[in-house]
Amino acid sequence: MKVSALILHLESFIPLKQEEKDRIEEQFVPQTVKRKHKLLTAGEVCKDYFFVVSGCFRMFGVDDKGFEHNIQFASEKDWIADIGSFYSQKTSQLNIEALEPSEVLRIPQLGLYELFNNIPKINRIFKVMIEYKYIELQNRVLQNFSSTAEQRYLAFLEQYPHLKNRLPNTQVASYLGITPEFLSKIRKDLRDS
Amino acid sequence: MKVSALILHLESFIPLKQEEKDRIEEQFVPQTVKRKHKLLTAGEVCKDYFFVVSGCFRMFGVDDKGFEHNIQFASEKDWIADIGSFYSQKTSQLNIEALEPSEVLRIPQLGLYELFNNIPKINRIFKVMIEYKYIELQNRVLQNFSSTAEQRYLAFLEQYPHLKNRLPNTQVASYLGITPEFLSKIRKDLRDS
DNA sequence: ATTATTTCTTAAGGTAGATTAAGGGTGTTA
DNA sequence: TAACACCCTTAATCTACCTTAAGAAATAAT
Repeated sequence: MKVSALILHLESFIPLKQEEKDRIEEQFVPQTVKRKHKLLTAGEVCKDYFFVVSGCFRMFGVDDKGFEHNIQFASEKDWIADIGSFYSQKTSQLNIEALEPSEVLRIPQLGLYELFNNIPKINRIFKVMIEYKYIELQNRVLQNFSSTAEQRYLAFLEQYPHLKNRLPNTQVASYLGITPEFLSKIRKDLRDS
Repeated sequence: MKVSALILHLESFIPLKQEEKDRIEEQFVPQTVKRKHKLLTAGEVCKDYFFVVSGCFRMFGVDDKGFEHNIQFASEKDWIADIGSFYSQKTSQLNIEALEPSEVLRIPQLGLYELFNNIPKINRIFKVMIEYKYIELQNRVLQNFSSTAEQRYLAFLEQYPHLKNRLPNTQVASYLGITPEFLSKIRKDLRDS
């Protein structure tokens, strides 16, 4: 059952009472998505928060020249949404797209507020979750400033071993902020040395 | 009184009872800091979370060549800490330094946990606060990928009007991820055009 | 199985931004 | 009033990474 992965994940932060678990389960809707399907398209409002049960997603923006820039990946046991758009209900500039056939649990804004209002623990769990994500992002900013593309590539391989064999290099290049051609050169240089 | 700025800030998220306010006030310690004084030095553990009452701080890392990279500024009504180090109590790689004579309210780890455990609302307030910071950081990552240094400089001036006349350009350059010399060229080009 | 689509690679030429070096401005402390 | 520390600017040279192009390899769709 898909929902059990979610409950397990939440209880890794704080244990929950059966009554709370039931209440949480009620708010989530399981959904199967095909490769390349978008959970969010730029220009729309992000109406749902997603928990990834299986598969893999990327979140990306498109610049004025039409180039795509990956700002994060999300796979098993991770959460994904444009939280800026989700909480403000303003249109999003971002896209969320499946890189593999995937399964998610979706919770709409009202459902999540229901939980925030009625299960105080949920606020704390989400606080801690977003803190982790904030730290991850902060490390990324620092790394982008203080290392070369090659160093960042090596760091990516170390930090996301569960992704390195699942993603095409073109997606990795976009995440690193370089072109696929330059990533190809980096890989060649690493092979040669 | 310094603490009133904090209470006002917290109540902009959720109203608090007098009893809760008293309990919060108890945990914070006011502190005056001189220009260039460090609230956190790389290699130490981040033992406190800081609310900035007045003045201005920068948080920065130092790379292997000795160059400093600003990852955020914090001024009035903002919070600052290396939250990774603060929550894990592991040594920090970051520094927090006053750019002006400043006043802060400091809360130690145990004091903050006291509040998280006894005032459920505080979890929600901190959740929302960090969500805002996450969105800001995410926008920064996207912007760094999809625009030139000149565009980023213009965006910085727009986004942080309260900082642009308070910071030396050398600090702004470090935040933008460029050298002071190149920022100088950008400013000249903008002047000429 | 075959085609269609996406992905990977190599290489030549180009550009944003770094580096180095040097001179001038401004404010702070003695 | 000097001396010091810090900051800003200009300009020449250099480099990490981009652009364009084009063929080969791998994957997905029919």
